[in-house]
Amino acid sequence: MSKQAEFAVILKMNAMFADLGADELQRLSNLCHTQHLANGEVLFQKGDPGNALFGVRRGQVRIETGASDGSRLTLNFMGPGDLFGEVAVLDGQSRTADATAGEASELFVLRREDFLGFLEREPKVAIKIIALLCQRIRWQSERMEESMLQPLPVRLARRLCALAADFGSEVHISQEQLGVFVGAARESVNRQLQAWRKDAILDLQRGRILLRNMTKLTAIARNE
Amino acid sequence: MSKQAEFAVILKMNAMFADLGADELQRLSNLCHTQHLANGEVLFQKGDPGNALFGVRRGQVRIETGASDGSRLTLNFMGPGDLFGEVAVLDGQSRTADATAGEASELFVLRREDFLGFLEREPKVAIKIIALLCQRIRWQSERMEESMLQPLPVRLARRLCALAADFGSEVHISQEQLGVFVGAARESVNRQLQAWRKDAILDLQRGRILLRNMTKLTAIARNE
DNA sequence: GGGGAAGTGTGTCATAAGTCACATAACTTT
DNA sequence: AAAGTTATGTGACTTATGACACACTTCCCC
Repeated sequence: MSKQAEFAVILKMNAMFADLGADELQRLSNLCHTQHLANGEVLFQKGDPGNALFGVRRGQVRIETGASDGSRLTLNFMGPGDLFGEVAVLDGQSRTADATAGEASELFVLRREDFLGFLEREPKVAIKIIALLCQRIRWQSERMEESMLQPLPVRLARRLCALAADFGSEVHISQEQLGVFVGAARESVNRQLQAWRKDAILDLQRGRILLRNMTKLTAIARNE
Repeated sequence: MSKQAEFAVILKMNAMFADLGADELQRLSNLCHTQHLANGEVLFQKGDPGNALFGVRRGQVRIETGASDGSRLTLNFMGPGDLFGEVAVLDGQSRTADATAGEASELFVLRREDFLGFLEREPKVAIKIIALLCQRIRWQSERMEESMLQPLPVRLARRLCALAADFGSEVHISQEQLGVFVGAARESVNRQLQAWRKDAILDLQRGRILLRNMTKLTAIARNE
């Protein structure tokens, strides 16, 4: 499979491009480049202009943010098939977090200028993108309000389920980082996890959470 | 001033169209219609397809939602110069609330089909709209997270400031509705308002709040 | 003008979650 | 292996806010 075809598949899996026709997708994929990163190499930093969209071909990219106290918090891991920077490539605003290669990686790169040129040539695609952005706005305002009003166990269960979808039942994350994710104190996170351990929903190890009973966890995430 | 020119002014005041050039704005305004509503007439209801954007020329439109218990909660008042339905016109999704004329009104109407046809003919405008939607997405995710994590006084002060911007220092709203706005219990809202009354920041009447000291209120809204 | 209905003011109580403080336990570095 | 560092576990306390209960007022309608 050609590099372009491979990129098209990744785009198609992302909600933002899922609606595009095969022909549109192919013409868009033809604009892509690839870029190699050594382990630990910095892809972009907070504040850099958002001049491209990236897809992971192989390897791993960590999205992290440097807290004011100098410590680093990992916000996300992007693995093969994951796409990031969709919004940045559209509006060119500066990055809000850092991205570093967690291992030697190869990325697909779609540059902002190329993408905008494409949209200008294909206004029908631009309109589809507009519709998708609108959906995202609606979805965000519904979810956010709902989400933040939920009690901590629900928010925590949701986050764990999301992480499980990416990494399987062994989630590699510290309780401190988990706390940042769900907007809660580390101690509160710990207490809730302990309670779930007693209920055999999960097991805890240093820096690791082993999800034992996803059924119960998703039930909690749905708020009963 | 022609109807179209008047509509162009309203569009220009809205963030979503502020970036458009005078020529683009004029061509867009030429697509508008007008519609008259009698007092109490229903413009659209929750679930209707979002097939147009509206601007208030004169009169008043109430955006309200029927709660499950049958009571009606007013979410917003739109007065002359206000624009609503910007997102609906772009993605055609169904309305999430009802709109009713609070008095005899005249509205500018920009139909979805006309607007989409315009965007297709003018891809540069479509790209500007895309950038604006992206900004909105970023703004939303920043604000939402921040906002919900703020303590009630801050959320309340922010909402009051926003209402003041629309209606001046005499805000006509019940404490119950205010509670819905900021996601808090009526009693909590009342207690906070009482405290502010003691500090001479505002005065309370049945169904009314008189803002006496916007300086202090905005200071609270900024979270000191 | 009498009788609701809606809006408001307040007290009491329960609870979720943050904060602080410290004990352990597990990895790293030298 | 010793020492330091990071992650985790847990208790005590505080605080904000929701929930309930009820009194009081104002408005509206018959």
